[in-house]
Amino acid sequence: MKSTGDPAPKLRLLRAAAALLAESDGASVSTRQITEAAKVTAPTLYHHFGDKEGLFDAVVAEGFAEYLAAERSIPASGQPIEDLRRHWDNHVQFGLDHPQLYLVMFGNIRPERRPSTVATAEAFLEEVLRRAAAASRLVVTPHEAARSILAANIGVTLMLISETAEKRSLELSVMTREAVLSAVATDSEADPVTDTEGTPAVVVAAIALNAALQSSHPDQLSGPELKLFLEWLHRISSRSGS
Amino acid sequence: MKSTGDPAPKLRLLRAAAALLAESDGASVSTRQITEAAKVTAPTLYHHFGDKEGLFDAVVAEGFAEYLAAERSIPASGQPIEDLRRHWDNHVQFGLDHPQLYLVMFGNIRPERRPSTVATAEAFLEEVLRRAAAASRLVVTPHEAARSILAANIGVTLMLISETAEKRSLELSVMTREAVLSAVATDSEADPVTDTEGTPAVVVAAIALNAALQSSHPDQLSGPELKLFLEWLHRISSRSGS
DNA sequence: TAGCACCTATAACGGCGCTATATGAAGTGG
DNA sequence: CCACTTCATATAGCGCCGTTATAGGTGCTA
Repeated sequence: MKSTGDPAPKLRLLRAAAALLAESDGASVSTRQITEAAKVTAPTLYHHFGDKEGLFDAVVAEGFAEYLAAERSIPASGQPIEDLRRHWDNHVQFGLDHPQLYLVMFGNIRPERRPSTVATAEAFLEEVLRRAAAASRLVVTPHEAARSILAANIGVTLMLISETAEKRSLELSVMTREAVLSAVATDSEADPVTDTEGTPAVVVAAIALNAALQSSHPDQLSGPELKLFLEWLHRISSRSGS
Repeated sequence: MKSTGDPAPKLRLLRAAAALLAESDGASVSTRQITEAAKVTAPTLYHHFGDKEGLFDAVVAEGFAEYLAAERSIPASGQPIEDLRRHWDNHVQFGLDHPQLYLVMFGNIRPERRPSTVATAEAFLEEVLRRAAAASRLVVTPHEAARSILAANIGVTLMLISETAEKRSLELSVMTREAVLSAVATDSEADPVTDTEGTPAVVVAAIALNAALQSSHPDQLSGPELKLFLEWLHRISSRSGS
């Protein structure tokens, strides 16, 4: 066996491909760029990966492993719905951290290349949802819930990726997340305010109020008052500190 | 002027490109295939479209025009929410009818190529939502609602496209549609809090935020700030009856 | 008829994914 | 120490791709 671990060129190819993919803003990366960056000649690439697609499959597999590791690192707190929120946010964050990789993983979807990524993510999410179902929090089957949540999660992430970093606002994510979750599960008991430090209910309410104020300006507040009020509202809704 | 309408080669190129794109299951289409199918030589393509990308842009523009025409053909019934459902379903249907075109239009998203498609679709949807807002059915701004709905709509459509036709089930679409819609709008007048005139959404949101703030104080606002904020919040929610 | 846009074709360039073939390095049995 | 096998890397090149410099044809205007 090859117990003497020194697969330098293969690893260099993987790293080079991943780096070039991450840098190239959507443009395609050529095998010549990759082999040159890895200081290797063409046949080496094909010896190890068979194909350009094989190489990128390996890159995607690595990224997907990282994604799954992050997902698995989210512990099962006692509150399944809160767990779902964290998984959603983690998904979005991964997409924003590795946009190019994410596009290959979730945006490119060719009919049957899919299983390795979307299907696995779906299965994992379904597992989390089974815990929610066990806590009698689900209104639909875990399978259906997983598909709906994942679809919306991907849609939101793709939209956020396609926006420039400055215009990007996570309100879209929070809002859509709560929409899908509340349709799929009953959120805890009647008391909407959470007991954890995350306090998403406050954020959601603030966002809703802010949105409502956009379309109808109340006459109870003067102009300057309203301006300051909106600023504070935005401060509240833009992510609770630590 | 070119009043003698006979732009045969340009049209043939467009048609050939569209046909080949629709047939090719995700695989890339070469200019040589296209020019051969259009019975034209290479320079003709570049004379008319400048670029391979320019040609596909034209194809996408045609498909997008068809999409928008279908969207516009949906009349404004008296019920804005029902209209939104129809627009959602039309979006999904277009994606399933022209999967390859749809992937280019909504799945490929390179940072700045986007405007011509997603942004326009978003603007159109926002317009429909403005009608809902005028009927006091919206809980958030039309802009935010449009983004959320469109993101979920795209996510669902991409997921459906990536599935084989037999496993495909529209339950996913209906379920997610209702989830997003019910989070963004109040369906009909079932909600007793909403009276059709005035600005109830603001009041409702203000009350909700106030309730949430009672149990968890955010650290983004200082003590005095929070005090004033709450006072204003109270002023907004206690608006005297019309 | 000459000139002038416009449109199309011939032929080729450089870059791409990929590979037939050869060379080196490392371990094994005689 | 030497064949011999096995794996890993390199040389050189094939055919396809997107693209273009150049030239030829076509029909209108003067």
